[in-house]
Amino acid sequence: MSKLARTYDRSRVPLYLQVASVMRRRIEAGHWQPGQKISTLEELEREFEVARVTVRQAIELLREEGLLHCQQGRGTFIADDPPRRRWLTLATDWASLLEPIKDNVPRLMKVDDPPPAPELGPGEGRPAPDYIFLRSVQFKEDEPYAIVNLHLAREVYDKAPQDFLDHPALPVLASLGGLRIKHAHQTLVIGGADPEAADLLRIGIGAPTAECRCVVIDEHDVAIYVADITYRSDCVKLHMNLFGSARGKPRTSSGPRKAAAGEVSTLRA
Amino acid sequence: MSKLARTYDRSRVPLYLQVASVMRRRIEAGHWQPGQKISTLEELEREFEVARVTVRQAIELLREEGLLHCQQGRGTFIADDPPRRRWLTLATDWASLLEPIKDNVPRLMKVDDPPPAPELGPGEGRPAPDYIFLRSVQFKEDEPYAIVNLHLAREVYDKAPQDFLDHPALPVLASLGGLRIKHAHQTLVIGGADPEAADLLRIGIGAPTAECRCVVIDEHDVAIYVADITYRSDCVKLHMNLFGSARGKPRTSSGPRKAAAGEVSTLRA
DNA sequence: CTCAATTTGTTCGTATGTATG
DNA sequence: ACATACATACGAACAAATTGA
Repeated sequence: MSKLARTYDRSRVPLYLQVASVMRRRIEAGHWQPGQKISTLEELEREFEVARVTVRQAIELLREEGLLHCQQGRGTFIADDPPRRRWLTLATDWASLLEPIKDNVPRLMKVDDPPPAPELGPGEGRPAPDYIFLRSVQFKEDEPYAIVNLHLAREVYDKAPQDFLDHPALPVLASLGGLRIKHAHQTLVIGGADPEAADLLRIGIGAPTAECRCVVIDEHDVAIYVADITYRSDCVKLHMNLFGSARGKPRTSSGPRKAAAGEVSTLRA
Repeated sequence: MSKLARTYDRSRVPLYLQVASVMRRRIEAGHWQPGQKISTLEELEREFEVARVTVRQAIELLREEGLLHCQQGRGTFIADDPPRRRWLTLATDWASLLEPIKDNVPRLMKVDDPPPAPELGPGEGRPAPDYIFLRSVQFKEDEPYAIVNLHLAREVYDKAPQDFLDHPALPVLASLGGLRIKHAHQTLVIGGADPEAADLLRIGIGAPTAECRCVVIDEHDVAIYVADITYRSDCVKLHMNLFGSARGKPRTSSGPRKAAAGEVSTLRA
């Protein structure tokens, strides 16, 4: 058994999907350039060590995604304008976290069974006396890219209730007077979509996601903002400045600077 | 067709794998506690809307992973000590980036076709006159968790060649005298393992990975350190301090504070 | 101890999907 | 396009272990 075959074997995902994901990656990484003719079926069979039909299944999948087109007698070509990844740049500092989302309009969702209070881990402060729970889906060009589950301290929400329903909470929070923020942090892990997240984000169950937890703590050590955010993995990019002045900053073309208008449906807190 | 069935359908991954990934997530998120009896097969069939055999296939998979054990007549139980994720905390600032890796011993790999120079994007500085290329795999308790592809400016490498072979490059770089670092940054995106990465990290082809690019730029605007690092997605956690003093820091139990000793094999630069 | 209820384990037949040559 | 083999998924029935009445 070849080494490649053993590597295929480590995943129980169908072979043609594995081949497709390698090819998809090559296109997205730019190893295969737009308009370029890719290897012939025969070369691909040899490279991936699979049957011709299996390569064709993979190609068919990518063709449906608009990444390839085939022409009998000529070959298989990368699309001239393969659908681009819209990288949503996640920030690692307070200022650049607020900037790209401040004009965004979340679509609030009805919540049937709102959890009464957030579960706070060590370093996440003390619980506030009362929270309201907001759930929203973030859209960019009618494509969902994140689900936000937010516990917001009631006393904070009451300062500007309508603003918190119409705008992303973090910029509203930052603009509130008479509120001292002592600390804010965010953690990120890579997870997989559960059925509900998969449904809302229009991805497959188990498809990779970026799971963020963002906590804001006030001067009294109370967690006033506790958000669990699930992003589609294919539209997030994280930029960290490690040392020195900010440069190599995210390009202005990416990130949802202008948000699509969203419908606001019923809300229960 | 039910909503759930449509969500299943969005992924062409076998159904039992999708069910398994949802169950695995519940265990890892703590929704199902160690030792606890989970729902009966019949309840699971109804919940996931799949046949009994399909639930059993998913359960069998998780049993092999050591997350579950079953007992005829009694039920199915979460393992008392389910294998834990060892979160490797990635840093978002210079100091905490160096701390956890400084004692690590990378296993250097032979490189057959070293790329002559890194491809530098905008904001990544000017290329150095010459680079050496190092590839290594990082291990923790004999489990690989990352692949490092590093372009290091030759003039920097020459200051302490042996140190760069025996230790992670970044701490060595930081300890060098007569070198002024002007800027350093890192970006992270979520990707999928190509066959080579899958082989080295012992994961499936297409399995999610964290792809980091770390660039260090000196006082002359020259990129002296350009690393592409691929982490297994299941062992990284990112902690970002957004505002205020550092707190809620990663627990000391996680992260590879003490590195496993690694063999150093042949190296070609 | 036996009985019944519960729950996992096994097997059949059938249909469809995946993969090869 | 065809023949072949194996994996996936379904529903249903039956077997075997455990529990408590």
